[in-house]
Amino acid sequence: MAENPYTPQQGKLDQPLLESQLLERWRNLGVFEKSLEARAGGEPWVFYEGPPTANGMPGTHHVLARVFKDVFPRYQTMRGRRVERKGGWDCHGLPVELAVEAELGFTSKDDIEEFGIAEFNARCRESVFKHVGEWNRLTERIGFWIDLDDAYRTLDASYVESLWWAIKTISAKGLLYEGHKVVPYCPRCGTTLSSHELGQPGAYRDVVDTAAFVRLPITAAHGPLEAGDQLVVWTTTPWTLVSNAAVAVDSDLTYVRASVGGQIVVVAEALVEKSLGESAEVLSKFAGKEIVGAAYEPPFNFISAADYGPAGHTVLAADFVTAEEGTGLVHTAIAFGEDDFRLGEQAGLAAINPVKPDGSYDERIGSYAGRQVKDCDADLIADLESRGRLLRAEDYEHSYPHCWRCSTPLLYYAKPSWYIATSKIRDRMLEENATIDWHPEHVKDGRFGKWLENNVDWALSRERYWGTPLPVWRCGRGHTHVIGSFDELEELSGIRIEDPHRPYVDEVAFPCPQCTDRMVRVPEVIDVWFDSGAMPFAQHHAPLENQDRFEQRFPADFICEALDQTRGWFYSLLAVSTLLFDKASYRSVVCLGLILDGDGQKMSKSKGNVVEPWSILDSQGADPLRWYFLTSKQPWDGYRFSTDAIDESTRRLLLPLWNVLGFFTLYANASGVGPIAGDPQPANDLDRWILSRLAATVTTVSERLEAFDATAAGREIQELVEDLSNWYVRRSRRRFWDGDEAALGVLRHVLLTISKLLAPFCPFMADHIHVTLDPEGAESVHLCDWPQPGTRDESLEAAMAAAREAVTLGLAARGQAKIKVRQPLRAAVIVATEEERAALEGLAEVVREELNVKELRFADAADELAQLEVKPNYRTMGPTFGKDMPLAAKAVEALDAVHVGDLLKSNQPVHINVAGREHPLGADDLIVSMMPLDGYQLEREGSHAVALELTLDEELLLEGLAREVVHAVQAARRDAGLDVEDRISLSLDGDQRLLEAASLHKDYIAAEVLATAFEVGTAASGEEVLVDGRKLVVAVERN
RNA sequence: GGGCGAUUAGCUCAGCUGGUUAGAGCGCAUCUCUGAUAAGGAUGAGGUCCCAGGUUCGAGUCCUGGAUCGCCCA
Repeated sequence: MAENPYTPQQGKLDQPLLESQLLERWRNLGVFEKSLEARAGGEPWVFYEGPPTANGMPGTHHVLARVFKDVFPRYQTMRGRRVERKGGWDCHGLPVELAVEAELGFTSKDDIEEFGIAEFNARCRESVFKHVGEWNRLTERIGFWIDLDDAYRTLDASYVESLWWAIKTISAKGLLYEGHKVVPYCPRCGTTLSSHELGQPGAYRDVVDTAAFVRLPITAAHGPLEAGDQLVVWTTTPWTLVSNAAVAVDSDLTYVRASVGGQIVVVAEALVEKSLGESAEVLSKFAGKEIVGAAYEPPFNFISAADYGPAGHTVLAADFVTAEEGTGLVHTAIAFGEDDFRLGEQAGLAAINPVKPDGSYDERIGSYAGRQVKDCDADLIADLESRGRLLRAEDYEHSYPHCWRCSTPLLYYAKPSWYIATSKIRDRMLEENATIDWHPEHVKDGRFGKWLENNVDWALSRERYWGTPLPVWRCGRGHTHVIGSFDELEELSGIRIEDPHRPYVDEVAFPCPQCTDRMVRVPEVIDVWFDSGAMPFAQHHAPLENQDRFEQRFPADFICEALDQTRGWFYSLLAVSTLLFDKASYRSVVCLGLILDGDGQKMSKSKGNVVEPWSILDSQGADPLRWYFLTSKQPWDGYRFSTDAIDESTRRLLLPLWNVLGFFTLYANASGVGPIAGDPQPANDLDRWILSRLAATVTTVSERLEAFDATAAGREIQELVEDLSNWYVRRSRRRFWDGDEAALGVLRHVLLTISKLLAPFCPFMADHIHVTLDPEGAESVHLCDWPQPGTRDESLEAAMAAAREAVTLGLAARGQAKIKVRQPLRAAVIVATEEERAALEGLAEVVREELNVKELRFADAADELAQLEVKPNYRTMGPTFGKDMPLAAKAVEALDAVHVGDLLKSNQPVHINVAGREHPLGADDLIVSMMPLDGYQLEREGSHAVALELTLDEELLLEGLAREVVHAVQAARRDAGLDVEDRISLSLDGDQRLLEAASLHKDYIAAEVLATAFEVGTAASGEEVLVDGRKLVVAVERN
């Protein structure tokens, strides 16, 4: 007998401790590296890491993303694929600048310029990796296997050079241009605000502005309009009226000419009362499209119609006009609104902006020149009124964006900016999107698809400091040259650039290739989303080097990020690769939802409900957290996060596994049965059943993981563990006590296979099981191959399901009768059809033992316990009978069940008459079942029932008492601190009836409690206990 | 204002292409087993499947409208 073939399980499960031991083991053995080396020759399966910014602390939502980024690569690795996992860091951008500004107490760009760009950017460079140590520590702790030593960094010169190549390539395709864009702008700080900054708390505030209804007389009859009719427009920003360029209407909306106070005005029909009051008299109605093209007099004459172009001061059709507010006619000032600007571009209107960067009017606005625009609202309105051009002015409360730093109301303002003409590749992006496998599916055509359909050109440039410099040089005559590499820059300038960031790159100048004027770089940096979108090639410094390495790893098989990346990384990846390679850069994407607290509230620092990952990892462990994220729900639906929910991972999955493993090692060691080579050798139906369940689970888990469905895959594993723990082990205990090699072999095989299935989900527990059970095998479960499904026996699975249901019903019946399971009963009577009966008979032993009955009997049609019943199968009969289905159902129920049973048994069709026609029905169309008769004490569920024979005779009673004695002796053994395999000498004394039972079942008791010597009626000393109300003295002595 | 999603037991979630007694876990109550023992098991209570229409022989499931919540956009 070998001494402890397996390391004994130690006490209670301490998940964090277990994990720390395995982390050390993986580190020492280099398991991650080995898992990659072992697949070096495998077919690549490509994962792209969406780079996080390491200038903030990692939170629970980062753990979520990293868990999902881990599970599928681990699975594919076990499938034999080569899954490299290169880490990455997003280093540039406004969040980094803002953090540094806050640190330095800066409030504007002037502060930065004064401080010096070189020093400022040096601070940014430091700041961006402020918490990288923390990120690395957390990443390792949660078991996310990724190569952080060789991570790409978007600030590296090589990375930036690849970006320059990309921009030059895009430019060469004619897709890079300089244009105008309307942006929220703070006139005090002289700075454009990003959408990120508009999202800052306090940015939107409720303010009261003046809303003006302005009259714009038509200059010449047009369609239903006559000269002198007045268009009425409505605006909450009177200061923009000076640059009114056009009036927008909705083509299909109904407008009216209405008479008010003797004048004829035009508004949308739906808004007549709201804008004109009840006295207005409608003269005629027409669609918006009928007045498109009509010319009108502008509210002010500072800028002429001709300056705007042919469509200046005319009515235009637009898609953004609504009949919710105002008049349904929208004042359009090209430079001061997103919609306005887009309309201007479509209609070919010049983007005239008479407002200077400091927020004052320029010289074109006559007497108002030099004044802050917002301050002119009242005067402008008075001016309109004096000329009879104001219909009405009123206070209007709305939320309006302000600068989050200085509280100045922002202006929407057209500024020059560099663009990529993504709208020209919109259709290609849509086509490529169609090839992407989205999880969840609805994002493809929903959020993401809609976003693509409404694609506008990518505003690439930022007037900032810490970012990839836009590689555009320009000379005094306006020629531009895009630089695509450091070599090219050196060739032209003679300077080899070391750090391509500002301000150094700004100092590099060269003669214009066209006119020899001095060329200097434009001041802008590029949007950080372009940085990360270019990671497929830039991470390898392709194509400037490693082009083959890039090509072998493009596109990605899998990416995964939170849903807020739809317009972020998911888009920039697709846009960049479509621009450059005319191809999507990822095949599958898994989206993750938001993490809310247990009450469904968003986690925020101010609410104090943020759950910090370390507290969970330290107290509960990484596996429970991973399992919670992976299996509790579909990840994109978001989480209601609570520590209780994580405990459930432990209670339902990890603890049962730990217990079963402990159970196995205990008895395998006790009997000295070590690992047995080869396939498991099932010795009975329970063995065959659990192996069949295992096979089914392997198949399903593989399928679901292939489909990126960790949730369903995990739940499948969960069910198998429950079956194993609550049924297989429970029903096989005696064999383990006896050291049954077949049982030990099967259990070991099942546990080892589960450890492989579980490895991608809970890498710690999985490896613990593996290392414990296969000490001579692979160093880690993570170096193992994914299991192949064994053969299934579905009829056995069905039979076992029936047996378990019979047990459930039998136990319920015992509960009703209030008779303990320890008390044997004569018989259980099971109501079942012939088929079920055949299945159950093979498993009678299992059911008998579990119910503790001497005999299993079956009721059949002849039995008084039940009768046959025949019901229609709606699923098969429904399509055939359609409307007549209720009649058909009645006809079926009227059939004689016994007769139907006989016919079907001999494969003959059953006929029913419906609506005067005969219809043959086959076995599939009819459900024949046993229905228990009323009036019996039994438990039933659906068509199944189990009745217990409750009469207790002397024999049964004594046997019951014998089992009580066993129970008492076992308790005494435990109290004496004996090991499970210790042999004892046992003496009993006390109540005569108990002793009678003990004597009668002496051999049984001795075997149960491992007594080698057993005396009845002679216990001198010993523990006195009460058994079933009777006194028993138990003396136990270890041999 | 627009788009997308969600709404099933007290809580967290399943429910496949429509098929006739809607499931699981937790919690609660009652009971129970024990050679996995600070674990395990059973039973029970608990549901107008958000509401209203519609399609259908039949709707938690499909369609329309509405409500509430969330995310994104304006």
